[in-house]
Amino acid sequence: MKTYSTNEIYYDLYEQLINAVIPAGSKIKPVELQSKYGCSTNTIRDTLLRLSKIGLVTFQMQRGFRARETSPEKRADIAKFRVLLEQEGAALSIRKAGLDWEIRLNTAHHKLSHIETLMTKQNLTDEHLLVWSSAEFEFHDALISGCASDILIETYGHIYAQFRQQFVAQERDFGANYFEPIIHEHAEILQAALARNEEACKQAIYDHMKRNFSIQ
Amino acid sequence: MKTYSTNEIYYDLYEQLINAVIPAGSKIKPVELQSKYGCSTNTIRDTLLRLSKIGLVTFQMQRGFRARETSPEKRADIAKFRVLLEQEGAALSIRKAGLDWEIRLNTAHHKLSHIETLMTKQNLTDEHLLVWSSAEFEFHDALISGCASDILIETYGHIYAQFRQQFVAQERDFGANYFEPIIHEHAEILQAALARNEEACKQAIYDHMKRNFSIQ
DNA sequence: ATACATAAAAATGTCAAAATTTTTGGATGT
DNA sequence: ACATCCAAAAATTTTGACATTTTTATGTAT
Repeated sequence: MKTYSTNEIYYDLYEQLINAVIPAGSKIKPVELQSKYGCSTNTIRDTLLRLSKIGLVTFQMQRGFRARETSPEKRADIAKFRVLLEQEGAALSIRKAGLDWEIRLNTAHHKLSHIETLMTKQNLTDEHLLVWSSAEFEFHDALISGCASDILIETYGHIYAQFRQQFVAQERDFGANYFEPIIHEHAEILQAALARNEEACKQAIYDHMKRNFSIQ
Repeated sequence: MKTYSTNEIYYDLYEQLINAVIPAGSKIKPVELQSKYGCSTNTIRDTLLRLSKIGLVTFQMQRGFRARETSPEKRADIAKFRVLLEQEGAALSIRKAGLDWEIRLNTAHHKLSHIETLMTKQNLTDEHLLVWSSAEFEFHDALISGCASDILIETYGHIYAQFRQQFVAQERDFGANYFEPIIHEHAEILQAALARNEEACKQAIYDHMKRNFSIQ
């Protein structure tokens, strides 16, 4: 039987939350995870408190832990907030960042674009989605990485994780044609950023996210 | 000797961090707090993990806890980020919120304004500053409270706490004349908000915070 | 039937000790 | 003097037992 280090427990739970293996809103009981990870309940508790920092888990005194709730309103809320942060981060990067930023962004986009092209041609496994999800984050993270605001970057990371958690369960039907428009949107963002066109870039970010605003 | 409940430990540490009784950047060792609070190191650890959620405490595996670091750059960063969130929250409130929001905001301002007027006339104790600090938060929180974005409100709360933590040590010299301009700035924000003037309100928020942008 | 009280069960929180890891301070050699 | 290694001390993490609180199930009265 596999044994887990504390960090492995953290990232295993992280992935389960991001991918709705642990569904949004569901209760998380340390006792039930204890046997899987082969450690004491207290270590699980510790790990869950750390996950609550990034907002994937909510915690209430005497009431324990839950995967963060979701609802149409919450999804729209998190998507709009993500746009706010990403637009600001991108605009600052365009204004301030240097060549190294352009290279980082281009590299991240190249990687993402490669994966996305694959995904229009193949049947999708969970493995594919994990790789895509992480590449997508790296692209958006690279986009804002030149903003020179640690707190914005840190916060964006939390919000992106929550965004994935909230939406992944909704989007289980990734057809091959799901990625067609997204490939285009990412390219638009990249192009506007490299052209140092703030307004176009903000618009491209908005366009990329707007499908997630509607409450239904 | 006073005994502390876990929640009291949390809020006691919270206040100490906010008021730089525990200075920014300093190490926090559970063993040293144990005797003061009359509990096990584990309970302290638990509490510190909870405080790390709002960013007042940083945590590193095997390296324990620290009060979040400060530096001129970090202060400017947090101040600018606070402006971004508060401008957005205020603008959304102006656009969407109803009469109840106006009343909440007005009430909060009245309370704050009363305290601030007092503070121009009296010698300041730590007690005064605590009351003021909490009233100031309530005002800014009320300002964005109509924005209909839970995640923005939640994040703003964390950022406001970090802002206090970062700046309070810098501003130990509250002369009576320290509050004169601030009273005016708060009034400007209130007025623009109630007039439902988005641009004026954003400007007033910027003006209120701009003294904190310079790095020195 | 509904509401309320109560007891049993489950879940959560706290503790002190043991195990692990990091830090400190001194001895050694270059 | 400077760096490296080692052992002792200190700090952090994990554990399993115990205490407390919440939830669930059951019985009673209105």
